[in-house]
Amino acid sequence: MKYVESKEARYVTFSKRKAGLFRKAEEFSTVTGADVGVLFFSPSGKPCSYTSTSVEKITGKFREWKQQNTDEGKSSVFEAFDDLCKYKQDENEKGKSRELRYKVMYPGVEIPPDKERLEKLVEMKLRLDKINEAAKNHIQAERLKFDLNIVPEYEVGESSGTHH
Amino acid sequence: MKYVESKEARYVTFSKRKAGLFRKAEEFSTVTGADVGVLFFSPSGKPCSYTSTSVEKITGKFREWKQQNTDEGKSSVFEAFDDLCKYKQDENEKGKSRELRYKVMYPGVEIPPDKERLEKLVEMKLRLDKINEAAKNHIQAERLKFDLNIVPEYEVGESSGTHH
DNA sequence: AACTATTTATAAGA
DNA sequence: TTCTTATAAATAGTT
Repeated sequence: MKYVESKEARYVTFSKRKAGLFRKAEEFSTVTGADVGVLFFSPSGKPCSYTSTSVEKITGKFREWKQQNTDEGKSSVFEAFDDLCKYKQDENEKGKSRELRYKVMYPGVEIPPDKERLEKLVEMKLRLDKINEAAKNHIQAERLKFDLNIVPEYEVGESSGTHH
Repeated sequence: MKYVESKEARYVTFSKRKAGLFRKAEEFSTVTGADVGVLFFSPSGKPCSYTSTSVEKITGKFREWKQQNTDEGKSSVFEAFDDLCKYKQDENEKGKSRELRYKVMYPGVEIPPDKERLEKLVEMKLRLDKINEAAKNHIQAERLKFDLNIVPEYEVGESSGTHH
């Protein structure tokens, strides 16, 4: 099996096999009861997906699992929090907070998009994700049980991952 | 096609169809050149995936794309964040931070459970959850609306995404 | 795990 | 894109 060089033929193959792949995923979900996600980007860069529930549930569960199984996720919530506090202080000192707040509180008012600032927000969000995860792990460490929504069904463990 | 009730039969089906699904995904990637990810959790709760590149690349790309194309929620992450900053400051002033940090950093060392402090942690976690949600919404609010279900793949309009 | 009867997927052509 | 069809592949049931 090989990459279809001809653009026209490849488009046809893409459509046919996309349908086939999604169908297989749906059947898999139906028959086994698993939440399945199939994600890819089309050659023109547009996201395509089949998910038996939601994209967020699938990808989020994966992220969650990864963080729980990484040392990173076990770091002190307080350290991470201090880090974020410092980060925000820096942002304040740079005098950007005011404008950002304005944009948040008055989303309708026209302020031209600012790529740099959006990136800061995304970074902040990612930091918050980490802290959140660390907090969760920490609370767990305190022996408070959180339902992580990963419930074993079969006794036999499934070895995971066919990555390339 | 229906959920296989018998546990034994379902496990066999799971294995067979998992192989089939991954194979289809790989073929799809090979033939069309797309980066494909198939994600799900096995019945024993372990993540399974086939990805033509890496899980992070696939899921991250999706998250990234969504963040850049959504317009939902308009709450202020900064207000919530200030709130939590104040909360933590209070905690510091009460001189509890040191002991808490100790517990975090040396979880094995015996410090008797402290109900009050655990409650504080839980509260902090809940606040973080809220901020996290606000941050997500805010980032989304910075960009235009989209529906992950309806996206053209190739230049000429085709609908993609089959969500349930 | 292996076999096989049957169903299903799909490539090529229109 | 959809339809047809010959061929190849997937798989449910069985051993």
